[in-house]
Amino acid sequence: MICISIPAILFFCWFHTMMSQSFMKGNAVKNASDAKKMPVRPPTLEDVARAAGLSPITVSRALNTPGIVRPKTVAKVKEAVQLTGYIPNMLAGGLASRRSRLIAVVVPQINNSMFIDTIQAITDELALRGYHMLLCVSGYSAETEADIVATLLSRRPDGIVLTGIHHSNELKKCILNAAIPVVEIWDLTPTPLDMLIGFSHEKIGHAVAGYLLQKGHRRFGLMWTPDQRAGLRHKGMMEAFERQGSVTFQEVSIPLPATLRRGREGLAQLMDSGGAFDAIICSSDTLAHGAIIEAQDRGLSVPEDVAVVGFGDLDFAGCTAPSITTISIDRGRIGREAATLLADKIEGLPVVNNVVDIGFTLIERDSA
Amino acid sequence: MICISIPAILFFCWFHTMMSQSFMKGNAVKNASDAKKMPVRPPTLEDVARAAGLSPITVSRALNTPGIVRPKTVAKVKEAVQLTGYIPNMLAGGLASRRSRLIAVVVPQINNSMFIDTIQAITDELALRGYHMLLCVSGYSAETEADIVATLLSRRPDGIVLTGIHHSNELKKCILNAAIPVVEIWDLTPTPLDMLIGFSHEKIGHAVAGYLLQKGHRRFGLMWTPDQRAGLRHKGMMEAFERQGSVTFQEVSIPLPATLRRGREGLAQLMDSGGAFDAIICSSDTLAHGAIIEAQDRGLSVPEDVAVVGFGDLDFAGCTAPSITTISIDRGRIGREAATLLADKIEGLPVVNNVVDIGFTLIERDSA
DNA sequence: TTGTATGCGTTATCAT
DNA sequence: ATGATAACGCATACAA
Repeated sequence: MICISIPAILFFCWFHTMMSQSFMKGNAVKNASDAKKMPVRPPTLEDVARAAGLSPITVSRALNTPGIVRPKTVAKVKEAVQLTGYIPNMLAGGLASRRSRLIAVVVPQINNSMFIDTIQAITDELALRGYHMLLCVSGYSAETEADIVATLLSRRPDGIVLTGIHHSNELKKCILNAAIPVVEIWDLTPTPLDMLIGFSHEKIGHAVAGYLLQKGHRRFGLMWTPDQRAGLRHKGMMEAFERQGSVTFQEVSIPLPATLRRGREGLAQLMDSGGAFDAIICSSDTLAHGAIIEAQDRGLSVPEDVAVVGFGDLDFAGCTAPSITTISIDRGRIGREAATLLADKIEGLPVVNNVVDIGFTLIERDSA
Repeated sequence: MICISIPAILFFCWFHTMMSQSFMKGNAVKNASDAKKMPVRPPTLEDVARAAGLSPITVSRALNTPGIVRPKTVAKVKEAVQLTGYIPNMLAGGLASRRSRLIAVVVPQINNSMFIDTIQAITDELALRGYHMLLCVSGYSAETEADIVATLLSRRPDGIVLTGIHHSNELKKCILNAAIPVVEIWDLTPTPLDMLIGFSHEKIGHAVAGYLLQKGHRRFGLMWTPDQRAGLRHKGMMEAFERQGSVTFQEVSIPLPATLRRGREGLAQLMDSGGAFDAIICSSDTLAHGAIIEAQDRGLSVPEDVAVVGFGDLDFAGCTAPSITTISIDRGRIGREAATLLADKIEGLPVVNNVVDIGFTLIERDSA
């Protein structure tokens, strides 16, 4: 109740106040026409202090650490805040306290629906903790990522979330020098920059290959995007294939972003090459869905004529016909834990596990 | 070349510098073990100035407005920046200049893929202009939107992007008092808060209804989400229906977020109610896709037995079987223009059209 | 073209 | 529990 109502209180009265009287030093309304325009300077802590008959620092404390201020004083401050319509200036606050309450988040893409849930979870969790998110999209190039992080650091974020574990040396240097907590997400390594919350793409490749091999499939078609992490899943698969032996496979490379259309085209390409396939393995559910549609359009039935496996367990995966066998990752959890890890570390709370493997689940559905 | 290389130059050398020598006032490396730790204070403009033998303000100018500084001086500054590993502090800069170069963006959802392209376009365009994006998700409640904007304003953004045109009075007051440019997006009104870039949902409703009526359809099933803008499209349709007369329709309300599963369930609900339908109209492509899948699963063929129309022209709409007849909106353009409008206004450039109707296109495909 | 003085709005530190 | 003073790092305004 209090938390929710503070903003309301904060902003409710300034407009009226401005129209009728002024608490502002050097900011008096000069005449009617000036009064009609917007005030030159929004109210500051000092204005609130004057209205409350207190010192600015007491007002600051009443707002930030009400516990160490006499309740009566806090009440007076709240009243003055209402009266003046005070809005804190976090630029000034951040400068003085060296705490921006800003978290920078860098993801390779946002329009491929893979990272969205994670981003959403990050903002949600951060909002709860009183932080805001600065979101940047880096593409899949380590260079642009470094450039982006460089400009991002000028905001003096209290922490940063990076997607993946492969960064340019330049970027690593920046981060190290900035001396802020980092969470790498969506991948696993024994040597994170700082903290990490992710899962093993190689193991996923293994698991998918193992599942299909155990079902008796031997002739595979691969539809694969060229990003780092898809490459790791690929590697895991290849290892499983080699261990098995007598496996044939053929691949098509799908440019990013992976769309349904490209899934259809990918399968068309595989089929038109004349190969015969027991199963099609796709580096994302979107591609898998496209493959299924294209297969059906060609009169093939899935999984009888050809099995299809995806990755991601996107929201549609369980509802297509046939539903898609895929790998599920708790994408929301990645975001929540990343945000929690950062906020905890920033606030000096103990961080027990700085590397978290959230694992994955193979969801067996109808398509394979 | 220069733009791209500046961050690289900025950050390249600080680490080495810190290990070997110090330009920092009161920040000298005391001993080997201290040197191993991170420096207490990152280099400031003053440190760069000292390294370059110039005054801080000259360094500031060389960095921000190199045009008004002698090229030789600029070179000296760049060198000093490299040497010190200087990273500007935009909290301080924003405080002093009253320009944060921050744009706040508030959207109702990010995981429904409708707003993602717009958000992506906003960040891209803003990055080009030297701004960063502060992204917040408000849900579909005007109250939480107001609360979010309130906390957002404490960052002193130079501008703000709001989704939709229906905001609480409290929020309007906040924005008015903050006296910053606002762009409302994804809707149309003759009375925007400030600037606006969107399209008419009512006209879309009209267009969809007209299209189906002209095809001879009279018995409609509606699958609709309860958000404001969907409501406007609904209203437009109803008007067209009434004008036509002799139209029957039945609706199911779909809770947000609209998923494929809910599309399937929605159609199931309509069908199980015993009604007969010429066409199913959905408030999003995702629902339409779900409806198509469910219809096919029930042995109905689309569009022969029942036509289906969606909204949004999401990337999959053209690739499903059958492909989805829908309304296309240039979502990326909304973002680009919103960002451009804001940046222009912030920078004092002339803004000719503060209300832009980007229109829409009915994409006739196979499903209807 | 470069420099000096000052202020931006807040919090840390030390005092009372 | 409250206050005084001094940063925080930069840019504006004006001077040279």
